[in-house]
Amino acid sequence: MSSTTPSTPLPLRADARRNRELILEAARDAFAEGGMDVGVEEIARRAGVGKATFFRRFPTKEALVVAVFEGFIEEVIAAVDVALLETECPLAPLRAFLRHSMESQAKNKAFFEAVATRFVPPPELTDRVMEAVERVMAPAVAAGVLREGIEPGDISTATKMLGAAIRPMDGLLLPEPAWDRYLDVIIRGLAKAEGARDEPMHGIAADPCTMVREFSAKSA
Amino acid sequence: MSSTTPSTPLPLRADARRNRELILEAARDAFAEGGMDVGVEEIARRAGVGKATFFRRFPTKEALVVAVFEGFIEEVIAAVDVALLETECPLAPLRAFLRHSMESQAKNKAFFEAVATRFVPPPELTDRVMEAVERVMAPAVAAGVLREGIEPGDISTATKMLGAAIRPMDGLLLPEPAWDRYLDVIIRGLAKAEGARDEPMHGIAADPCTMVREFSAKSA
DNA sequence: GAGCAAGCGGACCGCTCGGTCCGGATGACC
DNA sequence: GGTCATCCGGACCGAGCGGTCCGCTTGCTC
Repeated sequence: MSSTTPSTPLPLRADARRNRELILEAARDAFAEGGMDVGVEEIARRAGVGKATFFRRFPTKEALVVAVFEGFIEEVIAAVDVALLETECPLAPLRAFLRHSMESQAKNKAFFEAVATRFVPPPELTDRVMEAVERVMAPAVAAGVLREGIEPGDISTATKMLGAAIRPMDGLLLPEPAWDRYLDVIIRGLAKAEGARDEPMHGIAADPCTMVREFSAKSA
Repeated sequence: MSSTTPSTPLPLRADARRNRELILEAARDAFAEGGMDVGVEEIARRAGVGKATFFRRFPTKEALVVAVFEGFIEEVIAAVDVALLETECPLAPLRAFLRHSMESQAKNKAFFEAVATRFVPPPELTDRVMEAVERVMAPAVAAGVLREGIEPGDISTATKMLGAAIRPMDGLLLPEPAWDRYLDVIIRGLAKAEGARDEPMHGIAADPCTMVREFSAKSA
């Protein structure tokens, strides 16, 4: 009932806005190196800012994590657009997309963690990612080179599997030349066998994405 | 220089020995449900024992974790022996082994965590597991149905990938009917294509197992 | 069954980490 | 350039966890 508009958060002062950016940037770096368990104090220190300033800009650490992860979503979508430029075979975009996912997960520990386990994204973001994944697998679907029954959720699962392959243990990262071995395994597993008749991936409707949606609905 | 033998740890009293067993059992249950981040207090409570008793039986929480994980190693090796009873096709033992690994990772969150990330096992245990994996893939190798260049370390990586597939998010578990979709993808990716010539998995020597060995050597 | 080492539980300690408070500084607007 | 709301940093708080201490109990040995 207050007459001051509660819907307008009133703009930040210049220094505050700058600090917010510094914190975000520092957090991206820190998360990329150490995963999202890096402490708030460490992030504030990197940003050259006090801990209290951190909490003035982000109400909670979780809010920062969400902000960083939203950036990951954009990154994934951008990767689709790049991957779709690959045209020499119908599987090329999908392959390029999965390859890019491996690179992101290798470079960025937090990205890997986001793909692998934690972070229940809000449903509208999940939708955007799934729509992007559909686009990137569309050429392969249209050409009929994928096994029947493969859905966007399976591609999402494939990124998780590839992440697991290149980060076999906590501090370890598989060297890049070996990545394509596993990418090959996945692509071949998803593709129709070359010469012959092929069993479909009989589609039991339990892809992680719909599960995640039900999960977040339940927690809400 | 003491004349009392330091090498004989002198046997535990009956109640102490019983409590040690109770704690181990409680820990196995608690870890299976909640992963290895379950607190010491919770484990002691489940065992019907005080926290101090816990630390008298196990010098540190880590020691308990190691004890539980050594049990996992035995479980894996036993799974190989069972899997080798499958004989209807040369890939059957390998497939049964991977399938069993999925079941263990589904039933036991700590097992999944052990496979996925944490826990650097002592080298002699790693050796035993790798030897077991070699046995379980031997029929497929002998029959020439695996792509060239596939090594035991790749099978270990496959278990990680399958674990990632069935545990897509922190609290979620893919329902069992959907597991075989992903097992199929992996098996098909590892196997030679049916009709035709087949590119080898050109063996870039960077399997996780040797990496782990170097890793533990470095930390020691 | 007496004596005593070994064992027991629960209170306690110290550290880490997310989050808050308060006295001093500073950028925006007149 | 004066004024004041906004912002700042570092000290502080509380919860949770691994690990320890101390006064009481209990199972072996003779």
